[in-house]
Amino acid sequence: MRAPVSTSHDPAPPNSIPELLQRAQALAGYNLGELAASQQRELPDRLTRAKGLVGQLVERALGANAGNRSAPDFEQLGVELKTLPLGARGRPKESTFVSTIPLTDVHHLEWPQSRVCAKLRRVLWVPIEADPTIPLPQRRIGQPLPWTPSGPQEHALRTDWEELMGLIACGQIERITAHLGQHLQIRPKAAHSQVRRIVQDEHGAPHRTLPLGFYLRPTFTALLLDEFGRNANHNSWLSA
DNA sequence: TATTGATCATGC
DNA sequence: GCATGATCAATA
Repeated sequence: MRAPVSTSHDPAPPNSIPELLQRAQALAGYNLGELAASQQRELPDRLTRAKGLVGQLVERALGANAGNRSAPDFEQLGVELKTLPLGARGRPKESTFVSTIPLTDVHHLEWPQSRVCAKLRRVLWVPIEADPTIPLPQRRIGQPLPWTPSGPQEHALRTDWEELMGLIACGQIERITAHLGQHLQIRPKAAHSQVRRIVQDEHGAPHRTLPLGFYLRPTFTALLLDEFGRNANHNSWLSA
């Protein structure tokens, strides 16, 4: 008989990065059935109508408290939590949502002040088995990956961001597709395709457009997994 | 079958 | 409606 995930249903936010890492590491090896049971939650048969459930279970288990406010999941620590679904071959199965596209002040907005840069400054990736042949309750949680972009990684992300934001600043938002961007891409982020938001076009005139968001391609997060696997100390936040 | 475009739940 | 959390599913 295995020990339960935790008897603390709603832990307070961690007070330090080591404490957050310790909690996340303690979760590794448990499956989603055990995680849900520790929070008195039922798992649905599939995620079709509960797409964010896994992320929310992990948030709650670790003491994330940002809710749906526009703040890092662990506000005091400046850490963003992201679950990373892994397919049968252990590679990321889906892209990762990063942020919405800013609607105002698109001109003279620079990378260091951007939402994407802020969100990705410190990320705790929590891999989760997502092979569809594994029943949801049996899918296991993996070892967490604390990540901060390396110099080359940040440069590559910045290049994509500048290209994409350049198009938006020039009023080309309707021409953007998910094909653009090597690592960062822009895709719809809305309840449905009929949603429209008012934005300012390049002349400052109001314009209705489908809400879009920045996403990291699975090929990018796969590189993070590779790099982490090669890194002996396994901690990009605490290493000197 | 990988990828893009569309969609689903929840809270305020 | 808009922010959070993401995965679904049609199509290239």
